Amino acid sequence: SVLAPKIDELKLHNLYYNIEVPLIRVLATMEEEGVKVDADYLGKMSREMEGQINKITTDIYTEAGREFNINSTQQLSKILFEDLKLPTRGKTAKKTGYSTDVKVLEELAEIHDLPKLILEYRQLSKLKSTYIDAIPKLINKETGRVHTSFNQTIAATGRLSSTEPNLQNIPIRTEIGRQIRKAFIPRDENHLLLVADYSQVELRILAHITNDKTLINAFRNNEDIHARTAAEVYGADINNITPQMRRAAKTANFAIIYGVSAYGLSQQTELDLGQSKDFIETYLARYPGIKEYMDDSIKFARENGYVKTLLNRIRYLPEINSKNFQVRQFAERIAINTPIQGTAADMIKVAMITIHKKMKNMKSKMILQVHDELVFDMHNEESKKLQKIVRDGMEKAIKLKVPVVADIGVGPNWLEAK
DNA sequence: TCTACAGCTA
DNA sequence: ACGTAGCTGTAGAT
Ligand SMILES: Nc1ccn([C@H]2C[C@H](O)[C@@H](COP(=O)(O)OP(=O)(O)OP(=O)(O)O)O2)c(=O)n1
Ligand SMILES: [Mg+2]
Ligand SMILES: [Mn+2]
Repeated sequence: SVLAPKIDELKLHNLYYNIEVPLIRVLATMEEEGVKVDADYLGKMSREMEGQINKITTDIYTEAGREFNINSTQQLSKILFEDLKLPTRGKTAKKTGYSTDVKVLEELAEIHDLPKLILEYRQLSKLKSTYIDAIPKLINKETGRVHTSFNQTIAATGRLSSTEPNLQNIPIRTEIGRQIRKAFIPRDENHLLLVADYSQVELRILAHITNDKTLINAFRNNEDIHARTAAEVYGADINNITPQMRRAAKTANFAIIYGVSAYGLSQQTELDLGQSKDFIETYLARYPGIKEYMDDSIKFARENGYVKTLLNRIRYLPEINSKNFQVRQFAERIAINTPIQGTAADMIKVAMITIHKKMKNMKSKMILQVHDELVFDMHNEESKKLQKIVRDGMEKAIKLKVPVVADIGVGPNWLEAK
């Protein structure tokens, strides 16, 4: 074929023929299988939220002094910054105007009642329009199930993506979000959902690739780095970390290892600029292998024009030598991130192929992938057997210098299984 | 139909 | 100038 010489030259044979090609059929099966969604439950939620949104809308008009399209950032900007003369914060990305995003509104909420109402409105309308109302429309008439597309050739790192609907960004963070997740359910009363999610996956891969001794030891001692960072940021005991704290710390951990600036960290945490600078410095000093890896990966990209994952997935980075500072720095962060995120993608793809093969004669079905998570429609009588297949498949997909761990849960819906 | 903004997820 | 990887809904311009 026309691909053969290239595959040969770039040593892509294993990745292509043993992973990407076999994965095609796994994904096709998952898409065809689909997932059951409780449309009646979402319909009820929709009607409740409609009422709440209408109520907030009235309050917003009162506070604003007039009616306007709340969904319009332009119109909202005029109300806030011209009519009410509230102080502006940042400009928007393409600097067409003043930002009205959640960070800005949260600050303004301290000096006026309107921003708080806008925030409530935004939360409800986002969840209603994107999930509660949109997903039931995509229930297939013949199967009664929702069939996403898993796209294999979109994400530059080797991750999958999911469209129509995107089932890789179903809410989980807020209470209403969690109620939405409950709408994803097993096929019938003989089934439950089984969810398996890699523990701290990209940090473990980072430990392997960087060879950082402190990080490797931490994982060999079964430590939770996300919880540790939470304890440090919040000055709390590591045994008293709430899910919200761990979630914020997770964001901070990945931000740091993927090259966040002190300014950036100060924007996304409670830390001020000085504290953020200290925190990053302390972090990289504790794990010296990480800083070395960052420099090495950038150097490799400069010299070779590409970076690669553990299974030799290649991403070209022509902009790594750009004379434009901003363009070059962006490429440098990609050089740091892609080998890690891409290796995690390699790992779960191997797991999916292995697991799918072993499930050939079972009633349970693999139905969703969410980057480092697999969801199964599990027949009740296969619980023990499936659990073993999934755990082994995920934890043994690629052997690392540190333990690879999958957290597994079972439940009557996606929320309670996770 | 396209871009900008905003916000959801890993 | 400012962690990376995605997708989608709405406004507003074309
Ligand atoms: N803000 C985020 C969240 C996640 N990820 C990447 C790195 C994670 O390792 C991976 C999987 O996301 P999870 O939410 O499953 O996070 P972890 O696997 O790291 O932690 P946990 O042990 O909670 O599953 O996605 C990221 O780059 N940035
Ligand atoms: Mg996950
Ligand atoms: Mn995980």
